[in-house]
Parts: sequence; C-alpha cells; structure tokens
Amino acid sequence: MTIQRPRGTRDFLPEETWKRGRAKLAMQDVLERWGYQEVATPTFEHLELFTRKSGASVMEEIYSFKDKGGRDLALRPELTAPVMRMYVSELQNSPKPQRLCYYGNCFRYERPQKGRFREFWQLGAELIGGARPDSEAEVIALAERTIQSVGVGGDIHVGYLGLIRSILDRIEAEHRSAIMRMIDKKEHSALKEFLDIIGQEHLGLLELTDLKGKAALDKAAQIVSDLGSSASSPSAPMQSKIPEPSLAGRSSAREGRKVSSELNLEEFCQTVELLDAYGVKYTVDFEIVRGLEYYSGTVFEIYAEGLGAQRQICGGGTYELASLFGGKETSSTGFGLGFDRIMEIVQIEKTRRSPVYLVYTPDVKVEAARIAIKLREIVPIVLDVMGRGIGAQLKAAASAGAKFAVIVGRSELDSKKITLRDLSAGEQESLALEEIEMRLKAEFT
RNA sequence: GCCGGGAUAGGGUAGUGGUUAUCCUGAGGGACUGUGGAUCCCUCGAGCUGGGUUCGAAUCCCGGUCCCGGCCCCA
Repeated sequence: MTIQRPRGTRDFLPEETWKRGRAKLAMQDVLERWGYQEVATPTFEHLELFTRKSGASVMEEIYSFKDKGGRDLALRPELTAPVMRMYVSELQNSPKPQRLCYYGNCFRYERPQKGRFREFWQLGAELIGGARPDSEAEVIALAERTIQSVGVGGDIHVGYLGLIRSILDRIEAEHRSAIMRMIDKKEHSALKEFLDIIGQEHLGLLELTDLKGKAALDKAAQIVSDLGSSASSPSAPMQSKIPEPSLAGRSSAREGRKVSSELNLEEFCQTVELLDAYGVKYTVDFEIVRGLEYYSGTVFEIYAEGLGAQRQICGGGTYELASLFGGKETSSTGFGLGFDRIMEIVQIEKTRRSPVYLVYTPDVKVEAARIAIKLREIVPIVLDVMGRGIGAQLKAAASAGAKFAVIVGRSELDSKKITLRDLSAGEQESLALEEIEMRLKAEFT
C-alpha cells in the first residue's frame, strides 16, 4: 500500500501551488506598501509560549512533543505569540512603532472540515507600539486592502472591548467569562436569562449587543454617560494592571492576568472616524469580543461568503501581550487571516506561462544543451529528456500548452539560423539565435 | 470528542453475492528517422484496510483509516 497523508494535511500540486504563491505575493505586496516588513519564526517553539498566552485549554488542540533532550515543544498553533516573543527578545529597543508581517504554516489538532485543516497557513501583521486609534484604523484598513488584493471581499465587524469590560466590571467577576462567552456566541436569549438569574441590571448590555452600526454607537455613548453618573468607583478599579511578569509562574492570559479595562469611547470613536477616512466599509458591532482576555481595545473580524460554517477569514484587534513574555507592556494591534479559507474564494486570473520547448534532433543534443543554457537567461526553457523524435517533442510541447518551440537540427546549425515556431499560430521562421532571444524576451516581459 | 454521507486504475466513473471487473481520460510505445493537441493500434494501471457471514464477498455485516459536510471548538 502507498502511504497516505496524515489526516488534515494537504498536498499542493503545481497549479495550486502556483496559485497560492500568486495570492501570497499579491497580499504581501500590499503589506509592503504599507511599510510592513516580513519576519519569520521557528515552526516549533517551547510549549509554554502558547500555554502562557492562551491557557492550558489549548493543550487539547496543540501538537506538542518532547524532543530527545526532554524539552517540551509544540508545533506553532498560531503566529502572534511567536512574533511577540521575537519582538520582546530582539526588537524591544528598536524605534517604535514596529510594523511586522508574517506568513507561515500552523498546526492544530482539530476535526477537519471545510476551510479547516490540521496544517494551515496564516498571514498577518502586527503594529507594535503605536497609539491606539491611529494604529487600529491603519490595521483594519490594511486587513481590508490585503484581502481585496486577491479579489476577496468581506463584512468587517468592529467592536470595542473597553466598553464591554467596563460594563462587566459592574458584574461579579465569577460571571464575567460566562457572559463574554454568550456574547461571543450570540446567544441572546441565554444571555438575557443569565443576567436575570444573577439578578443584575444589565446596564444596556443586551441592547448594546443587539444593535449594529450607528445605533450601537449611540447606545454606547448613552451607556458610557450612565456608567459615569452611576457614581461607583471610576473605571478599572481592579487590582494593579501591571502584573508580575510571571517568569516563574505558569499563569496564563485566561487565568491570572487582568487587562486594563480603561474605558475610552472617545478613542474608539476616533478609530471609527479614521476608518471612514480610509474609506473602509464596516459595521460597529459590540458582539465582537473575540473571547480572549489579552485583547484590550478595538477588536474586529471579517466574514466572507461561500465558506460554509467557517466564514471568518480574518480576526484581530488591540492587545497587550508583550509583558506576558517578559517585556515592557506595549500596546499592539494586529490581525491574522486564514490563508486557506481565502484561497477557496480567491479571484486570480490564470495567466501562468508555459515554458518554451527547445525541440532538437538526437544528433545535435550537445549543441541543443548549449543553446538551452543560453536561452534560459531569458526565458524558461524545457529540453526533452525522453529521447523522443521531433514530432513527439512537439506533441509534448503542444499538450503542455506551450506557445513557442525553438527547433534545432543539423540544418539549423549549418545555416546558423534556428527555427522559432509559434505553436498557437502554426507559423515559424528561421532566425539567428540573438534574434530569437530578443523575440522571446519581448514575449515574456 | 459527537452526528451524517462517502471510498472501484494517476483523475472521473459503471455494475453485479458467482469465470479473465465497465467505460472515459491519462501515461508510455507504435503507425510516423525534421514539425503538433486529431485518428488508429498496442501496453500500463483499480474495488481503502482488518475481521465476520457465505460453497463463493469488490458487493452484505462490524471495527479501523482517510475524505466530504455539520456540531463542539476556533489562540
């Protein structure tokens, strides 16, 4: 029996690989235009990097292993943590802000389904150390432009965790994560029931998450003024917001850490205004909470059609992770997008060029090889290695979709004129090698 | 982890509890020793896997693997 691929992995044949390469280039071109520099991190890291960021709950879906030295390692399940790790250890003293982007394969032990694989690719960007509204608007606009560059559109939903967290501050801590979950899951009735059960006035939480767009923003403003006048302690009354960098402890973002929940709707409004300036179409949507405790400000997600259950192609927001990896606290904004999901709906015109076939008679094989080497400085050249005759070589060229064949035989060599055949037109002419070079050069640029 | 549907040459497929398992495409060769994707001929190549029922299983039953879709989850 042949050996199969491991579950949830894929082979990419030439055509698909070419298409993926093109899409990647198109998106990276946008990132480059916005001043983002690509970085790369290892495929595997210390397991702790990921558990510290996301909690022990990720263990179920992480590919982890001990190496021969007994170290606990993991195939990276995402790229934000490695990039932040790199930033903390190598870039902290570089000028701010840092604009970084990345592309790489990630691994999660999950049940494969449409748009979900065990090995998958993420492309993303992080803007580290910038001021909030400007950074947030830039990153969201950049995310939109990036997917647009491959002909993909999507609905952008923008939320603000500062507000949600401030509301939650009025609710007992033990209930907060459950509420976040229900908001994230869009379980309205369950949320209402829950708020009733725990006997909390919901401070407009239900309406807030129900409304979208301008109405949601108005509601938010109203809630903020209510919160301000309700005279309890000012925002962020919790424990110190700078935690011990917890080098020894295994505390995770989910457990120990408290992200500052300062409420600054003003800033969020600025972000939104800037988005208008960038010409980004978006929906204000306070249901976007991303369920992660290290997000602190604006969060956003992008959804696309045609992907079945896995509609989300991009997610991001402002977070504070640097301190978790032992660095100075630095506010960053970033996004990651699901490259494989995007590839399912990508619009790329297929203009892949077939190489030129250098067709030769067996008696001039040596000369043909020399000519091939020379022509390859200009165009892709394929040389027969099957010992086929001219007819069969042309047949192969035609079936490969080649537009041109260069034909070399004894008579060409004697006359120093080589045949250039246009396979699509069915015409050919005899030309000096230099002239053929010029012709092909013109065709292939 | 859960639910449903699948698996027959490299790709796409047909069929039946009973000899050498269809057809299309593909690949290699030939007709064709210097000119094409056509045509004709030849060749190559398959019932996921392990067990069970049966005189006999690719077909029926069970387990596993993998694929497709959905749930859970989604850093």
